[in-house]
Amino acid sequence: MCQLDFISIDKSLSVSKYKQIINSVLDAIGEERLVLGDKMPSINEICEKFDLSRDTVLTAYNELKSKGIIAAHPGKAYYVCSTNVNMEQNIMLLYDELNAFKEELYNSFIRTIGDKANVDLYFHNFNRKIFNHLLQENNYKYTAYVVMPAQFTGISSILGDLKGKVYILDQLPVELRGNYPTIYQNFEKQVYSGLMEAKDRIAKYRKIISVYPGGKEPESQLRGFIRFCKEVNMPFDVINDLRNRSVKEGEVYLVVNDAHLVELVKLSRNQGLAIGSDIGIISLNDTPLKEVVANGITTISTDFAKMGETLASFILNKTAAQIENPFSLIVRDSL
Amino acid sequence: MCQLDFISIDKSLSVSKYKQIINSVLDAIGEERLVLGDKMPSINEICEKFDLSRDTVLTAYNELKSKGIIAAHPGKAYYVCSTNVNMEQNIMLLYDELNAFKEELYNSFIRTIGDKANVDLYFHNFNRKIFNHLLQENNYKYTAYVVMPAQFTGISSILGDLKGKVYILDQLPVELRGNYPTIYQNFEKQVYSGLMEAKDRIAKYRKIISVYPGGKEPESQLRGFIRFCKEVNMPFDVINDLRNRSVKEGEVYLVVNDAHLVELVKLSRNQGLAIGSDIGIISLNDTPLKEVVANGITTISTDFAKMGETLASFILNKTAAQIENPFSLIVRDSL
DNA sequence: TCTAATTTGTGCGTATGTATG
DNA sequence: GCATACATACGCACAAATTAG
Repeated sequence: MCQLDFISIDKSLSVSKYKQIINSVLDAIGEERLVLGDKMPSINEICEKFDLSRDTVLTAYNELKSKGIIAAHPGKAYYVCSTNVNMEQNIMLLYDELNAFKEELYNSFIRTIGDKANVDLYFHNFNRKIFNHLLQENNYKYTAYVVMPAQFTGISSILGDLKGKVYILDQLPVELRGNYPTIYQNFEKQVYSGLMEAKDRIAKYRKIISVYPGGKEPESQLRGFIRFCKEVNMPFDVINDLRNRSVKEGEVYLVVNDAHLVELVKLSRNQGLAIGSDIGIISLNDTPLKEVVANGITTISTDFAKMGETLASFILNKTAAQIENPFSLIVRDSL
Repeated sequence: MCQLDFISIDKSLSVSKYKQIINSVLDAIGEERLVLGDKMPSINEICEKFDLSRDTVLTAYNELKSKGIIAAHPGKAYYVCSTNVNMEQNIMLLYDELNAFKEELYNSFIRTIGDKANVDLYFHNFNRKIFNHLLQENNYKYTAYVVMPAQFTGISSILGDLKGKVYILDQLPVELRGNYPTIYQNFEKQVYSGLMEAKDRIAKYRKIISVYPGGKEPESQLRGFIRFCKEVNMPFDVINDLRNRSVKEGEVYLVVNDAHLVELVKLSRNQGLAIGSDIGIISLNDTPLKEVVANGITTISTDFAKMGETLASFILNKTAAQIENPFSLIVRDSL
């Protein structure tokens, strides 16, 4: 007699039964519930327990045998003879939207994971319906689900269906805290610490203004901003956009959105204000081009390349941690 | 055995039989009598019960498959894999790589096509194997296939399998000319005309240099560059990268790659050369940030937003034309 | 050595989707 | 719309190898 409980069969699924057996075995080996030399349950045991044909089980065992995972000892049993299961991964990346700094994140992830996985990219564009739809439709189709949950609430039930395969990226809603492997940005800390680190340079200016459109961007960025302003006792303002605005000497801006960055640089030039002395600019999310925008834009940014690498290593090594992605202040001439 | 009663066929009706099947299925999904993951009745069951040819049922199932509603599992059955019945189209976008100027192309496409289509995005990253694999694996699963063939050769046979559903984007290889609806860039003309239009400003400089890494970028860009140089009788050079290079006064650069653009601006600054007077820069492919890089980078660029819109209208209106996407020279202070 | 029970292994049949005249 | 050949999924019956008694 032998343990059977690592095998689960759902006949209503579209996945063929013999493949469900194979996957059960590979998963069990991956989780070390089956180890080298273990005796496998006999074909008869399995087909009786799960009401399957012997051939169905045999097909599964044959494929495992041809992969070198188990060896048959006719008249005795099958035994685990290799735990070298480099299961080919099939990964669903569900991003919020496509924008310039996703380039580095995506490409570093692909580079690190190499040919060890097939990766499909989807976007929910901050549309909750699309988010639900995509996850439901692709249930069971991937070995890992990497999700940017943005600021959605009430998604734990959907993600629960994919248990053990979900990775959270970028924003970490409170309700998901502690439940999934996560690589998140601590937006409040990032903005607060970044500004704090640049305190001396910011002190050149009279007033600090955050251009915060709201909606897509995490509110905690705003909290970090306001915490900084109050702590250093500096006059501040929060505005939604730059329409009809005239920038004034002595103002320093924190912009979260690249379209606003472009507008701001143009406004400053039109009004003959020198960036980095008359007015200051700090931009969130670094991209290569920002090093040479104007005379260089000071940025507070998470390390997107690192984030992609960590994500890949999480998936490859089945790491279950929740880690904060490193960020830094990159001082350039705009401040 | 499976429920068949959601299908109704009336041979006396003017509606074709296969469309009656499709409508029955769509209605059943709309009324939630069929839900995600449900097993569909087999082709044999339907054609026996309703005295139809296998082909009739197959035609219906194929159309449902291309709309992404059902998925085939050979040897088992068809299964409901999406309940999104309102989508007219189910589109596969196969891009070469993810980079900053794909943002505008993708987003303008999504914006124009609106909620009339489901759009899935894939990248082949200039890897021919992945390209083939993705197209073969998704054969018959979409109503339209939008492909960036880069510089691949010998792909007409693969695309032929998807006949009537293929759209070519960006680069148009010679072998595909005339066979598929296409929105392409005329790279040679673009570079040649763009430079020609900027002739007077370029004349300020002594020598023109193209930084052309090769591989990914279409060679016709280089042809356009050389044609211009010879026609205006200007000394020119083609280099692969900027490593160990010292830029000299009187040089004007044509850069196709944004990483090189960043390097070039930094090199110029390090050597104390004023961009736009001491040395000139022309960059291919405009992005919003380039308006404010240095004091504005002159670009020659196709209109990516327009390209996305045209693509959407091609698919929605089943246009079969081959059109050149408009491009323009945008003169800024770097020249 | 024989027998019964349990093991793995093989041949054949049926149903399903797929591809091609 | 019909006929045929083919790959996949699943099942039944029977043969061959091992073990316990």
